Order: sequence, then C-alpha cells, then structure tokens
Amino acid sequence: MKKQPFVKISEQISAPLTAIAAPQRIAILLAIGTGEACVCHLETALGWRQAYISQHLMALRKADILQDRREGRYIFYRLKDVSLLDLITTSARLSGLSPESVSALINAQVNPSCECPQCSPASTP
Amino acid sequence: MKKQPFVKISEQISAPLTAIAAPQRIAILLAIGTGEACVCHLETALGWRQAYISQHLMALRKADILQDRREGRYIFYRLKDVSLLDLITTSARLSGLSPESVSALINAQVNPSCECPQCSPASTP
DNA sequence: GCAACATATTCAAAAATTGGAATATGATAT
DNA sequence: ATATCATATTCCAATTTTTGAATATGTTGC
Repeated sequence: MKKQPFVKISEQISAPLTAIAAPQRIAILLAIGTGEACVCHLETALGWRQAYISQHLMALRKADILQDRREGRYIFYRLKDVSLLDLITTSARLSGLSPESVSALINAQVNPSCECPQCSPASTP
Repeated sequence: MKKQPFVKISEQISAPLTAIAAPQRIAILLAIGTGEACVCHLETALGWRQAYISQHLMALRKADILQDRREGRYIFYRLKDVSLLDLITTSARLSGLSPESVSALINAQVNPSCECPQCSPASTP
C-alpha cells in the first residue's frame, strides 16, 4: 500500500530546479546577481521585450525565488536566497565553464547603455 | 552587431540543470546515489516500467551526466560527477527539506524487495 | 482630472515534453 | 541456434510549456 518514497520527495526537491532551469531564467538571475534590478534594466541587459521578461519574473516569483520591492514606478527584483547562485555556478562548472566567467557575469551590475535609475543615476546632458 | 553575452552563456549553463530538473530524473539520480545501479534495480526502487526508466536514462546519458558500464546482461549506471548530488541537496534545502532526509535517500543503496544482483547477490532458495 | 511611463496580465498559436505501447538489440545459457 | 532476459529505441497521442501580441494596472507629474 505504501508509495515509493523517492517519487514524492523528488517532486519537492525538483521545484527550485525546474523553476530556474530554463536558459532565460538563468540569464535573468545572473543579470540580477547579488544585487537588484528593475525590469527596464533587464530589458537592456538581455535585449528582450518587457512583457516577455515580466512573464519570467512572474514565474520566478511564483516559485518563491524572487522578492520584489516597489520604489515609485520602478519595481526592483532581488534573489530571496543567494545560494541560488551556487546552483548556477555548480551547473556552469559541470557544463565546462570556469567559475571566473560566471562571476564576471554576476558582477556586471552596471550597463552603460542602460538608462534605468541604477545604471544612470543622474544623467542630465 | 555583438549579441548580449548573458543569453548565449546562459544556454550553456542551463544544460545540466535542465537535464536533471524533472522529478523523475531527480528520483533516478537519488536512487543511483554515490554508487551504481542497473535498470532492474531502478524498476523496483521507483516502481516504474522498464521502458520509461530507460528513456530517462538515455536523456541523462545524452546530457553527459551518467556513465554506463556493462557487466554481462546488466548495465550499471553511475554519476559521472558526484557534485550533481550537491545540486540536488542545495535544491532540497531551498525547498525546505533537511539535508538529512536527502542523504537518507541517497544512501538507501540496497532494497530487500529487489532481485537485482546488487540487492540479492546470491539468493538460491 | 489626464498623459506618460513602468510593469503586469491575459490569450492564443506554436513548439516541446511526457508517458505509454510496441518493438528492437544485445548478451547469456542451453 | 534458439529461448530468455536486460536494456534500448521508436512511435504517437495527450498534455504542458513557450513565446508573442494585445491589453490592463498602477504610479507619477502635470
């Protein structure tokens, strides 16, 4: 009568993994990194359209992976648990990438071609 | 002309994650654990049909995650890199599970109701 | 109030994945 | 060489996921 234990627990374990496994989610999480980012920043950083990014953010929020904070008309997203980046780093190493090439992306917080309040705090030419 | 760096690298990074993210794959990897297992062992451990297990094993082999070794008519599978289990443990912790409950599953190598050569090495009643 | 902007949601078509059934391969024992 | 067993592969329908387009919501400045 008893169900196999593996199957049930595996479902719970896989939840965070399935939430972040898509390349688009990885890109978003790397772009956010250890800091925070608004949607408009992700737009220029990733080159995707706003609605598309919002959808992935929604999925990550639903999986309890992201935290959002409103500031005026901007909404900033942040990782709820930074050890998620460990998952990404480990997977990167398994895929043959050096840890350096990953942390280089993680720390690329400021984008000169981005006009969001983080990247261009006070630009009045 | 240059493509955004995030997108390209993220695809590479996500490869191992997408390969193992499904609950069925997690279950298989946990059942194999740090040792090795034949398909027939996984059949009794997970309660699935043979063809279904073989499909997932094929996917994991294609993703370069599993190694196979033939011994007679049995084929034993083993993780190529044990740090894959770290991914699973981290994800388990993120999902609210204790590390103990995970390692309990990982070390459940021998199944009394399994008749594979590992679990019942020499049973001639 | 209204206009402009940042972000969210809904909807539908296209694409990918899942899980089952049937069948194939490859090894051993007789 | 044939039967049997362990495993692999192919095929297909059903379901799920992805992606883009359109639209809605909520905030700020006027």
